Amino acid sequence: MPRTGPADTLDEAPVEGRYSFLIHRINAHLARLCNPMFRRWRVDIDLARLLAVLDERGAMAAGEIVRVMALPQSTISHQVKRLEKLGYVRRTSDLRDSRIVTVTLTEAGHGVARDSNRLSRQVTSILEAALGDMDRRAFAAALGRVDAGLTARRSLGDAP
Amino acid sequence: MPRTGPADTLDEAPVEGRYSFLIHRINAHLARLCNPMFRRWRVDIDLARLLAVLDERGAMAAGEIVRVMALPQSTISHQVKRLEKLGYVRRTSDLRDSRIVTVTLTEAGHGVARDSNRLSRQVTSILEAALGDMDRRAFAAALGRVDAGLTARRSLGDAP
DNA sequence: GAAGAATATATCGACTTCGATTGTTTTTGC
DNA sequence: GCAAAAACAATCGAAGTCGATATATTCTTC
Repeated sequence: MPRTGPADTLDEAPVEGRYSFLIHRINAHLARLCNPMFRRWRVDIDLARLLAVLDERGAMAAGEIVRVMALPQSTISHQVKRLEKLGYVRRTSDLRDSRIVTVTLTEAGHGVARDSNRLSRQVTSILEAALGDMDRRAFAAALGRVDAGLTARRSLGDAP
Repeated sequence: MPRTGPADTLDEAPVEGRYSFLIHRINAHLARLCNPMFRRWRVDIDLARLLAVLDERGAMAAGEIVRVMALPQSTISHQVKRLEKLGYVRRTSDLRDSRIVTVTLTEAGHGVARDSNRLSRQVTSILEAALGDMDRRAFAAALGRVDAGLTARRSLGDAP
């Protein structure tokens, strides 16, 4: 079997142990585990997250959703439209500023948000079990700081 | 402005503070920051990660890649084919077991893996700066445990 | 108050993802 | 050895993503 040697760079940590790679894998596993369950409501893990956010914060402007979900604006636009077609949200245009589209959960959307949330909690409990003795609050705080650090960046080259 | 109240559930942490949501946002920010830079090589952050893994571990069976990247098999199949079309990998079928396709980096692929890796390190340094005083090794270890906990699960309902 | 800049969202087109299925090849059980 | 089962990867079709651009509205500045 033609197994070539490892990379001949000298100084770096193995790819699979890096934060970014671990984050990728965790996210992929979450999708793998959650999507089959969410499909009963015709949503995937991203839409379920969006519903959960709407359930928690109430009506949101589309642009607000873009910032919270950190996905491209065009993606969010499509996702909201999809949720509208599924009957889970309503889109109304703001009275003061007619550019703004306000997204509101319908009753059906409220229900799906709750039910899928209940499933999500099973996942959370797996995560917490895996964390074991480490301080969970510290872990969440660290994730929050990493998130904040990345949120602040417009591009890779700008000021810290 | 029709802002409805927050969800009337009682016991749960805010969505945006949950591990799973933070992981999602971090991943999305990484894509947002890295993809524009990776586009020079006609790859995205996922393909760059795959190249980095191949660079580090040498030739891999396609199925091995599926396990490491934790993405659906059909997605990996397409990604490998795309990398082949870009001239970054070669696909050869295993001599002992002809079902298996072995994926090997070409010279060009090796180059891209290195160059994109160099960019990735800028991102890593942002992450480390954000982590600040918290023990980075502990954070990576926690991520690793979470990953391992999820990897072990075939579905949401199986044994712990 | 008109012109231009900025903001907010939708849409377009090319490409990507993903679940299901199919086609092989190897392994297992008898 | 042979049939059934399992393992591996490719493909198909439907749907989703994303960057670029278009369109519409509001803000700014003179």
